[in-house]
Amino acid sequence: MLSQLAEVDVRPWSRLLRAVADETRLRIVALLAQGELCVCHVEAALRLPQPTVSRHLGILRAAGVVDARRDGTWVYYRLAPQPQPEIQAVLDELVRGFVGRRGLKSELVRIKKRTGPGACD
Amino acid sequence: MLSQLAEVDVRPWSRLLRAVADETRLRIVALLAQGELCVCHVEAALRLPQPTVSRHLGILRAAGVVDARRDGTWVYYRLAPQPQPEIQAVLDELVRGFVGRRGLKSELVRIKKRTGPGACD
DNA sequence: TGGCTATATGCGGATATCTACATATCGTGC
DNA sequence: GCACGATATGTAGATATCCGCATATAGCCA
Repeated sequence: MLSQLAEVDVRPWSRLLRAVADETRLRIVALLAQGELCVCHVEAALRLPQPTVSRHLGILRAAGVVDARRDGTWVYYRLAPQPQPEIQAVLDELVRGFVGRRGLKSELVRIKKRTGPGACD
Repeated sequence: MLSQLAEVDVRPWSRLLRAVADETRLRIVALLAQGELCVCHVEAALRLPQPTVSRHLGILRAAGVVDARRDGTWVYYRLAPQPQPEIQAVLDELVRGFVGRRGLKSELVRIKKRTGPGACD
């Protein structure tokens, strides 16, 4: 009989962790932990070229870490609820380390006033 | 003034996450979540060649995920306490999803009886 | 329809990662 | 010191990942 250990299915965890292991994507998660954002906001916040941001968001979405919602020309991304509670818990703890960071939220408010939908309201 | 968002230091998280994002290393973490093990036990549990196991353990150690303790010719590995509480919390949640798995602990007991130090006691 | 903005994708090169094999190191006991 | 078992490391090939640039798609508005 083969070891049951070899059968432990770590793939759902691996899928999440590989997605968020990248520094850029971690910063994106930190941003989305503050709330929903559209691509241009992430772009402005991280000061990265648009295709780079779009690609990282695509990777996060493919891994089920974020959901996307289109509103006109803009696409809003947000952290996605995880189907497995144990994985949700990992993501929650990760996010908990990011939210409440000094300046993060206020900086986002500034960016939203300057860039993308809702700017110049 | 540059965005503070670009300054958020995600590297400690990235260090942990890159280390555990690999499936083999996740299985190792799942094993060590049950308690301290020596290399040969991990090797037997995962049915992987010794250099492969050693290398993955080395990566986990370099990332600070595990600690090593030598006892004669054997080297015991265990999950390492994390200096940053937020990171410890992430690791804790990850481990919580692994411990208590049916068959995991009993399988390890069997392996320990068969292989490595303490075998044939 | 045509032009404009926001977003996504194709593609190339550079870099990192994983694995397997061989070999080196370390510790023990004779 | 020598042999042996346990563990670590050097190396090379295959594969995956990341980035920048160019370009394609999608939706809005005139």
